[in-house]
Amino acid sequence: MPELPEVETVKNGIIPLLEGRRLFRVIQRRDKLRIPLPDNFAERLTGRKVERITRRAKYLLLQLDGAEILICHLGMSGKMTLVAAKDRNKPDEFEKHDHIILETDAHDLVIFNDPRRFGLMTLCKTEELDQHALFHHMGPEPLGNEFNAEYLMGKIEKRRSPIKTILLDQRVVVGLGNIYVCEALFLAGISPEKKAHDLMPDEVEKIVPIIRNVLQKAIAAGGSTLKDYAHVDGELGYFQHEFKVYGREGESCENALCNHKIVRITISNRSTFYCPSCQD
DNA sequence: CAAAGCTCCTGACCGC
DNA sequence: TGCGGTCAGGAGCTTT
Repeated sequence: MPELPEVETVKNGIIPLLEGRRLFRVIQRRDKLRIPLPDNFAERLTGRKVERITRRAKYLLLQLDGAEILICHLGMSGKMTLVAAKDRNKPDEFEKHDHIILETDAHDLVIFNDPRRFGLMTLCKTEELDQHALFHHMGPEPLGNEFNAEYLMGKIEKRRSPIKTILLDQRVVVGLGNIYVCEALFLAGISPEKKAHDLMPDEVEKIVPIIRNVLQKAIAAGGSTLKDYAHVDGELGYFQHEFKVYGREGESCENALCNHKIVRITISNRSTFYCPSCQD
């Protein structure tokens, strides 16, 4: 999916349509996604006001009136499609994997589509969010102050797993997925296979701002793709972006003076791309 | 054959 | 040696 920057972009894309609006109609076309949808899900959402939309980790949080939160996760293949009221077909036509459709009181549509159904939607009382099973063991946000070199050192100094695996662990830090971990490790010159406890203090110091930077640049890139939806009509989800190593197996390393090729290996069952010369 | 995420299971290991 | 807790690695969910 959608890692943190993509979720942030989806958030920014749906805010203009949803924030401050009431849900006029909700269509639920399946019983369950990754987990079962709540009982009477559509009925419970209908008529509710969406007060504010935020993001925590890779989750979208729609604060509803009545002190309840609609939790959304896009999984690996989830996306949101926006259809402006004026662009709707006479009878609405939905795609095979359009699972949940939100229609606002302005009659715009936000369609949640997810072929693999690794995504989810559920409801939670606002005050119970932090204790919710999906949230209670989450680590800090990578863009917040709590995520710093001292914190990260404490998390990795006793871990024998590859640093890549540790950075993918949402208990250590949230929001990073396979792509941005590969990118950050390349930019830091650290091999994804390096054991976490073998990182030097200067490497830990270095990778924190690199992680922040790679995410912030991707968020900015997502923001510019949003301009394509100025007329409120389009798909929000994974967006293609310039990657230095991800998906570039066999291509030349981007670093000047390096004439090596990007290699693909598998770490914890996930494809991992890196430059064997620049990262060690 | 691979895929952007996440959870669950098993077996190994650790300290008391 | 036994016990509970933590850690590491792998399978699996599902569709295109």
